[in-house]
This record gives sequence, C-alpha cells and structure tokens, in this order.
Amino acid sequence: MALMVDTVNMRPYHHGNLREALVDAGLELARQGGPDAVVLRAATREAGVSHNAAYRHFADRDQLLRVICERCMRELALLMEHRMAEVREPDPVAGAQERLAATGRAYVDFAVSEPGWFRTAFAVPATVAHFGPGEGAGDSGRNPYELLSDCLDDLHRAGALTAERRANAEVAAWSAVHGLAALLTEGPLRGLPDADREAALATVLRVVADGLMG
Amino acid sequence: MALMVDTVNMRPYHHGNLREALVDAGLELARQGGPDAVVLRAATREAGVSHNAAYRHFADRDQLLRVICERCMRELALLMEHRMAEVREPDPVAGAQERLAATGRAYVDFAVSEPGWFRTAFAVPATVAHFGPGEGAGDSGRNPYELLSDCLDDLHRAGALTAERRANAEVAAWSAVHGLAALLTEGPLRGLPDADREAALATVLRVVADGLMG
DNA sequence: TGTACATCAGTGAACGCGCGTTCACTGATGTAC
DNA sequence: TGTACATCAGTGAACGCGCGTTCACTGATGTAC
Repeated sequence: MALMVDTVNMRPYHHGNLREALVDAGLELARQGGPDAVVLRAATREAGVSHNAAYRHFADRDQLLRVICERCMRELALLMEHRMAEVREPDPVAGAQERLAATGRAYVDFAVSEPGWFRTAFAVPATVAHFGPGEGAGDSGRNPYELLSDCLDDLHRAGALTAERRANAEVAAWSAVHGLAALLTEGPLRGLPDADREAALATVLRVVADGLMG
Repeated sequence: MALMVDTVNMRPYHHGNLREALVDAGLELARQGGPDAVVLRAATREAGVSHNAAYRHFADRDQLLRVICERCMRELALLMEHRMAEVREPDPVAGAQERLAATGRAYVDFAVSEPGWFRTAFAVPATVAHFGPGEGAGDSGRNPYELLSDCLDDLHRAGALTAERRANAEVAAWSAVHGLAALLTEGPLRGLPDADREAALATVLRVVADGLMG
C-alpha cells in the first residue's frame, strides 16, 4: 500500500514543487523547439503528472508560456551582464566601448548557442512587450535594453558619445545586433560557418561603434 | 442537370486554375497570420474546393508554403527595387547613398505594413535558405540581398566605400535594417508610434551609413 | 495528543477542435483512330 | 465527324494525431478544537 509515497517510482502524490517542475520542463521544450514547443501536455508529461494538474499552477497555457519567455529573456540578460563584468580595461572610454561590444557579442552568442531560448525570449504572447526601463525582464535584475542603455550612458559620460548621438542610440545598436542574431538563427544565414559568423559579427560591431561615435 | 457548370454557383467541376487560386489563398492567409496560418485546408476552403484537391498541385503542405514564402520574398524585393528606381539624384555618390537608404526604408516599410508577409518571407521550411547571388527569390528578378549588394557596389564604384570596408558590408547593413524590422513587427517595439518609428529608422540608417563609410 | 473537517493538489475520462494525409471514387477532357 | 478510352482533376469519407480545456472525483495535508 502506497501511503505517501508510490513505492514503484518514489513519487509522492503531491509533487511538492510542480510549478517549478513545469517551468523547468517548459524551458527544456523551448530550448529544443522554441515557443511553439511549449505545450502544456508535454510539460506535464515531462513532470510525470496528469495533463490537467498544470491548471493548479497556471490559469492556462499562455500563462505558462509567459513565465518561460521571461526566464529566457532573463537568461539573455544574465549572459550580457556576465560578459560586461569580464571587461578589465581601466580607461573609461575604451572600457565603455569594450563593454558595449561585449553585450553585442553576448547577444549573438546567446542566439546562436540557444536559438530556441532566443526565439522564446521574444515570443511573449499577445499584446504586451515593449521594452524600456524596468520592463521586459520580469521582476528582478536589469533587462537587455537597460544593460545596453547603461553602456551607452557610460560612453556618453566618458565623452565618446555626444548628447545628440546619444539620442536613439539604443535602437541603432540593438537593431544591428538583433538583426544579425535573427538572420543567423531563423533567417537565411542559418548555419553560416563559424569563421564567417565571427567576421560578420566583427563587422556589425565595428559599424555600430563607428556609426554611433562618428 | 449541371453538365460543365454548376448552375447554382457557376463553378465548373474543373477549377481551371486551382494552383494559382491556392497560392493566392495562401498569400492572403500568410498576410493575415504569417507562415503558420498557411494551412492546406484553409486554402482549399478559400478556393471553394475539397481538402485534398490541393494534392493534384502540391505534393504536401510544405511545398505550398515554400511557394508562398518565395512570393513574399519577391514582394519585398519588388518594393525595394521600386524605391531604388525612384531616386533622382544625379551625383553618383549621393545617388548611391540615397539608393542604399531607399532599400532600407523599403525593407522596414514592407515589414511594418505587411508583417505577415514579412515573417513568411523568412519562414522557408526546413534547411535550405541561405542568401547570395541568385538564391532566395525563386527564379525571376533580383533578391533583396542582391539589391543591397548592387547599392554597395555602386557606393564602392563611386569611391565612397573603400575596398576594405566593402567587405562584409552587406551583412552589416542587412542586420541593422532586418533587426529594426523584426523588433518593430515581432519584437518588443511592436506598435511603436509612427513618429518614434520614423526617428528610429532614421537613426539606424544614419548609423549604417556613417559606420560603413566612416 | 487525537480527531473532524476544510482545503489543497493531484487523477482519469472525456469533449471538441482542426489539422495533414490517404483511399476509393467520379466527372470532365482530350486524343487516336 | 463520331466514338472509345486513357488521363486528368476533382469529390467525400475516413484515419490518426495532439492539442487545450473541463468535469467529477480522490488522496493528502494542515488546522481548530
């Protein structure tokens, strides 16, 4: 007689942490197949639970997907933060330039190494979205847009970016890097050999830097 | 007794041009809902024909989708060509610069005004894709990549772009413009007000031009 | 410390949906003689 | 010019799939007394 614990597979009747388990399963699904692969039944299957158990923790599939999207965006931001922190250049201008490039590299690296997550990060269902200070990365930490803004603020503060050119600089840098990431992962540049990809990335970063700072 | 023609809806038993009708229906589906909305049964429904009639003209759904994707890409190229041809500047350098900007504007305008088609253009199923001379736009006309290359060649010929900077210039310009289009249509910049979008586009084009030509 | 009971977190079966695809078929067309 | 017949382009029914979601339920937990 199994009382608390099923003696065969050792899973208690109450999962204990099903919400987390569903999010983890959803993240794995997203990793492999992008946002469309985040399927309620697959997540519950993976968690070893019946289909509708998920409804104890999420109102519907969209709510689960939303959480997964936020986590993916957060992962992207974390890689960017990590790469920024690795920059050791003491000179304010060169340091700010290196940090800007580091965020760009991180962005593209993330997209290439985790294309499913990258696509999912931007697959927030329905209306919402819209980036800006405090939006887009859930509750904790800075989102990619904010990290980019920080770099550009640094550049401005260090005197490498005039006030005039500071305006709208986010969208220019972001577009270039996002476009490369999209072309490489979902677009016609899928499967570009490593060396070509590196050359493309270097050129994009150079054009952005030269274009912004004149 | 209807012999050749059904007297009620005047549709002959043989459609006459079902292939074209299915492609047209598919294009409308793509326009409204992107590549995922290109659904065999919906296309046949729209064409007023039974589900499986489509199999007389396409091996499977993917084959239809592929045709639709090519047509969408062709539409994008046509708008770019049209906008390039509108440039009247006689000076070779200024003319080439204006044509480059015109292709970028066309690219973003297409994405914003026809987001379903834009997404579909890049949703070629499975492996394939990869741009380059002669690829990506089906059989006729120049594809977007080639049009961009033409602009850059002009710029180089006119002396505004050094040979060194000519290298990899396509990917830089393309990434920036594609990224803006993606952010505006599928990403966090969805629904950006017109004025802000115009400012963003202007900045992106300026950064690309300055970044490329130094 | 023991027990009744509300509440929480699961189960299992079922519904309805729309899809791609296949099957055996029939009506229409065009061509050889 | 007429006719037999191969071929082409449709039809209608069905299969199997996986999905999101709902229903009535039961097992486990925790709390008031």
